[in-house]
Amino acid sequence: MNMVQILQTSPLFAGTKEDEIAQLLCCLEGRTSDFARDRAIIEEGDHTDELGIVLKGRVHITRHDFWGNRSLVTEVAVGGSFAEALACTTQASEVSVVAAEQSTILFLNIHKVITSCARGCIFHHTLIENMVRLLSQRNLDLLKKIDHLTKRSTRDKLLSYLNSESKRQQSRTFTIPFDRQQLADYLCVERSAMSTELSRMQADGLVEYQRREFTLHHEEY
Amino acid sequence: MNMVQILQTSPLFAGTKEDEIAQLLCCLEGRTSDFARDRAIIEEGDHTDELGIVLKGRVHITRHDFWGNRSLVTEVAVGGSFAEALACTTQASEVSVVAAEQSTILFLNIHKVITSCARGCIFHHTLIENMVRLLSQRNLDLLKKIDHLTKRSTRDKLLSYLNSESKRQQSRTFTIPFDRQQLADYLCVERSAMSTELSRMQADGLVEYQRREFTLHHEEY
DNA sequence: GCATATATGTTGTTTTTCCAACAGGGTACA
DNA sequence: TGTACCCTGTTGGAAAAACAACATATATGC
Repeated sequence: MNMVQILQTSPLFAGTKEDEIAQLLCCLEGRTSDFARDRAIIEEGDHTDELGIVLKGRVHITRHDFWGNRSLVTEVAVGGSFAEALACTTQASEVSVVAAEQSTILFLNIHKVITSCARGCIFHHTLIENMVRLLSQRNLDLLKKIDHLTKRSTRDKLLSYLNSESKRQQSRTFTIPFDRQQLADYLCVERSAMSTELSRMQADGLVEYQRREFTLHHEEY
Repeated sequence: MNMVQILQTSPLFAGTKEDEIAQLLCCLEGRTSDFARDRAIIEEGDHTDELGIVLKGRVHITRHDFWGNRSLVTEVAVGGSFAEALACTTQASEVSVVAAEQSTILFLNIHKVITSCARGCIFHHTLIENMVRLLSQRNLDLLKKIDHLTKRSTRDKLLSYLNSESKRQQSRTFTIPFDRQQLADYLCVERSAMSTELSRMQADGLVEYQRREFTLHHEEY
């Protein structure tokens, strides 16, 4: 897939045709950059006025506390974007963005995105509307994550996450994008305790799994 | 304070003058409505295309799980808004909005907010930009909340919350908007365990408190 | 003031999670 | 093929949180 095709799948450019995207990209003056696995794209404390769109690979939004505990806020796959909210404010970032694998990122200046360009490019209005929709969606996603974290027990956190993942992939059998440590970081629990709980859940017939492949057996909730 | 003055303090109308707001309100065709304490403004499963702005009182964004466990996502005070993200999508709400006390709410149709009006009202563009900023800020707020929930122990959750509240009110001594049960619901911990931990923290000299009044003694982090 | 209701704090017990250490399986690569 | 490394699962003991029950304090209404 070339850049324009990827961008067509991106929420920010939803509803724009190929040639319109090309035209827009001129106005937006984006830049692309490659990152090796584990390389930081944005570090905690940084500020930026660019949002990023993943053209290749995938990135993790992470935090580290004083004691080095890592927490994985979310993963962004190809076509997804990050730092939109950060770029809209003047604050320093409280999270870092790390390439989870070899990745290519397109950076767009936020002001160019949300301000109509001098040339009066007619697709710009769509872009702003998409921006509102994108932020709204990100908002609901974060609410979803809060929903998982709200659960008091490791089992309920796992069920909450696995259910949402099952729903997202529209199948009872699905593959998660995290290894065990990352999943634990995402759900903010301890890895080995989580493994133990997964075993118990499998013994209870709630779920079957093998590495990253899961099948949910219980009713939705 | 009259409505226009309150709206001037609202992020959505930031940077617009009194007479401009009056003009905008005509275009937006808002409606106001009163809610008694504990009355639901939006219920889980509802959809709406209106965002709400609190003119009087305050509202709580809450969730209930299967077993009736309540969790308090966030509080919105006078001038604050809610349901912006919900109104921008077609999804059903996963949270409910409840009046924490006798409240007056101004409802605005989201489409009228983010679509330029027929009359070509020049302040409309500011409104859209404010909408982007508002969503971004809400985004960062949710990230902040995730930050609290990420902490593994009750003590760390409390410190994380109290620090952010102290910072927000720009003073080591401050009043929190929650009673103990609400605070526990907000931090997703058990009330009595939280009380016990607060006592320990006071004994350790980290914090002094009496009901809703807190004074932090330790260094920031 | 008194009775009642509500909010907060305390204590002891049970359950869950955390932690550390290790074991087994898979994979990469010399 | 064998070795080293990483990922996953397991175990037992330590720590923390949840829970239940009660004690104390504060607020509310009569």
